[in-house]
Amino acid sequence: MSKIEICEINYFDEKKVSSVRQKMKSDQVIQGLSETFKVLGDPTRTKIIFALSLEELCVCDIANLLGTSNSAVSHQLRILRNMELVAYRKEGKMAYYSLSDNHIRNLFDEGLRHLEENTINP
Amino acid sequence: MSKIEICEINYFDEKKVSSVRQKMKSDQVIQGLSETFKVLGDPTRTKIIFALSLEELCVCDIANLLGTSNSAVSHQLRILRNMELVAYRKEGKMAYYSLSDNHIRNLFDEGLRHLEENTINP
DNA sequence: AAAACAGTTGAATGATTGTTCATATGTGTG
DNA sequence: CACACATATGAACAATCATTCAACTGTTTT
Repeated sequence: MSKIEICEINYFDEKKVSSVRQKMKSDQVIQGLSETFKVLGDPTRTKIIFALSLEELCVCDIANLLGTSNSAVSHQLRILRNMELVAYRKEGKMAYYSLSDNHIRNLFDEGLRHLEENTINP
Repeated sequence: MSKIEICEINYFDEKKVSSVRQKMKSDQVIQGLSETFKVLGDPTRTKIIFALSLEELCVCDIANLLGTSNSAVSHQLRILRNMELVAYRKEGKMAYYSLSDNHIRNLFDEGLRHLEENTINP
């Protein structure tokens, strides 16, 4: 009963854990997935994405819609652009933004459905 | 041509903007949605959610799986619990965690599909 | 009762992040 | 060309956040 021989790591269900470990996504995938969610996880960007899911809009439109500065919107759009969640086309001075694909729309709708089902009643 | 009379706000497409504004979700919904995404937008929590989508696991299992401390996992689980993304049952000393509903699984799968389609090739 | 253990939690710390301000780029207009 | 304008961007600041460490439950075992 010497203390030294007691296993120093905590016990755990080796079978279950190794089963999950086998199926675990690669760090690269996990990273990409969490970054995508993170980008959607800011109210300003959430609003931008929702707005762009309805209409193609320029920076100015979005800023007016959200009641924030052009600069703030532009910064957020850059983040969305970098993640390839939005696309844009330039027309003279203006830059018109839209969703880059429909996956985002689906992701968004699924999120809304989750929310609606869990937020029952006032 | 007096400068004073120039409109001080930037021009924008009033028709498009007001159309979107009408359809815009309430701040409450936007907030809930972005919080849900934010919670999923951390690699540790992303891994936890993915693991729990496969198996019911205790804190210890998850910590071993992720190679992090019990404390870190417990902190993250509290956040997930508060957002009602995970449920748990106590059995003696152990706390077994699982996903609280299938929406999260769907959301997650949709995110994976988005990622897989956009990450073509090395 | 005491020791071992799974889990939780509060405080502290280092890192990340969203906005603002100032400035820069590029386009159209007089 | 010079000016107004739409957008982009770098630096800075406050706020938020994930992890660590230490202390604390509550449970099981001896």
